[in-house]
Amino acid sequence: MDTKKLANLLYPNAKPIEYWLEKYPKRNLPQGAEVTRISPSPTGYLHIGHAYSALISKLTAMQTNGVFYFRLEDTDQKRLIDNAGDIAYNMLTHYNLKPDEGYRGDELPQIGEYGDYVQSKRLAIYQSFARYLVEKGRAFPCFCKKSEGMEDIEERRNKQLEESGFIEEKDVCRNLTLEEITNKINDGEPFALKLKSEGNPEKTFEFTDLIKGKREIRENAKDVVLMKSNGIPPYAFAHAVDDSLMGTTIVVRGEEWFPSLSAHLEIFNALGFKAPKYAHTPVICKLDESGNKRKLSKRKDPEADVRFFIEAGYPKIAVIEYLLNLLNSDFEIWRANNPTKKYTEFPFSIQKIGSNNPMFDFAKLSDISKNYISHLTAEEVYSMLVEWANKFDIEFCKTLTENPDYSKQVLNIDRENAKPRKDIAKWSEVKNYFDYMFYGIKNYELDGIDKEKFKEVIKAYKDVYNENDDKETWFKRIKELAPSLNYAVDNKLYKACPEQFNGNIADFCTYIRLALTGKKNSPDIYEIAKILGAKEVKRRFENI
RNA sequence: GCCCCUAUGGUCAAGAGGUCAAGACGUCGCCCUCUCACGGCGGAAUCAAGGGUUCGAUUCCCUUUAGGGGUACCA
Repeated sequence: MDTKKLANLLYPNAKPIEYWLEKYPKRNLPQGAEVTRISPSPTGYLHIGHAYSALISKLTAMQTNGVFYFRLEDTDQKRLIDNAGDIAYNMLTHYNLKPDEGYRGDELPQIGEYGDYVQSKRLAIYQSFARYLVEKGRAFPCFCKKSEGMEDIEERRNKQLEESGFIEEKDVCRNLTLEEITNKINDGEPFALKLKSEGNPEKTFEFTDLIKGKREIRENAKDVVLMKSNGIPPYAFAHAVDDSLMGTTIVVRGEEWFPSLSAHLEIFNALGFKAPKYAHTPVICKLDESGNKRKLSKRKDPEADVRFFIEAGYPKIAVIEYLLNLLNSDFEIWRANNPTKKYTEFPFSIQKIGSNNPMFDFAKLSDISKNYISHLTAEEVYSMLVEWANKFDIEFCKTLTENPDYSKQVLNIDRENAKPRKDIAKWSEVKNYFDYMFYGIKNYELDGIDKEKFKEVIKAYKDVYNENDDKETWFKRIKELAPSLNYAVDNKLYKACPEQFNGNIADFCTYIRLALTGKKNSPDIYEIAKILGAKEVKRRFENI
């Protein structure tokens, strides 16, 4: 077959590949610099798994003084969603995963010399390389869908499967003559371009994945689609062309791609490109209702979408550090030894990523988040909280910003201690946690509380409270008052024979706390009373 | 069905041919303490099963089992 003629017939207007090769020369980067990318498809949200691989890619680029770029993979026309690219870019930026290069949403201009960074704008490029493969005799047009109908193909495959348990992937359209093809083209029949595979699945070759290590891989025998009949390439071909032209050195992607790796490698090879290094990452899973582990899915699991964590008000650093913890389990040891350093200083390593699919653990996320928030200043907490509330709880936002000084005082309670409290894991909890400071007491947590004793204690204590007391004096007064109502000040004494007392000093304080906050659990009541002011404190005592 | 990946406590996991099998979260108990929390101390809890190889296997090999993923003109 005259492949030059065929190429001309199929892609008469395609530029020679040299044009693109010249336009996109090799990157001039320092030794060891890695070029990585994030390439989501525009589905209208950013999957936590994307954030996960973006983190790996970004850190790797940062550590090697390389480049981390964004490419939008919008080749699936059926799944296009408005603003999806913007959303993905904004989510990435929100999580400090801002790309150095590439697509930046629909509003901002792209950065970089290797664009366009949106695949649907690169059709001319794909055509050139498609034409090139045809010329080389490594690709052929397939008219099956139109001429036989999808059903025929499926039938054929199922039949083969039943008979031999093996699908012969070599396509029948390989055998079309130039004349037949010419006729079909002239008749306006659409075609898909397929790879003429030369692989033998009986043979294997060695491949080293950055995460999985050395593997034996079967050669590809599938005549995979290079160009769909709508003229757009599917993932595999776009991946090979773009990552080659854009100079990607490490492809970080989910493990679900591993089975198709062999085909991808053959495409790179046919194209005459050296394939990049690959890091196939584990997939984040969850335990579903029936007790099975499964991949986080957008449809069933709200936490698959990173917006879930933004809405809930988990600080972004906490989410990132949680992911980092999943990636390199020694991160938390490092974090414990370096409490004030930025996570970007952590000596992250792709090799140390485990190959087990981790289960998402909210308890762990909360712990990391609580630790993180506990180390913030009141000022920082205030600004992050307001930023969150401004989007997700306007009413609370108004309350907070009405009197910023008061809000900050509240947020500062127990914050400057040597051992700050770790009560708050996400911003959405704060309103409920501090409601008594902003909205008064709506109800008292009285279960297990002896109301008579409660009243009695408060009645006595309200005359003793003096807002001018320093903390020491304040507590001294409590200790003086407690015995008169038969509350033990000495805990050991109390424990020896609790029945002889109404309670101990702890119980006594619980009543005060309850009167002031309505809760049995709150930060330092001395501070709370101080911020509330004598008038309000008195009012709350009177209420009992 | 076929192909690929994975297998250490409830979860995340370190680990090496010989270990009392790290650490963290969670959980339980005790201590500290004005409650809760924080903090401190301690406990319970793991090498999926069966075969090999070996003086010795949780570690290497095989099989089974379980789970995940793929098997698209989706990514």
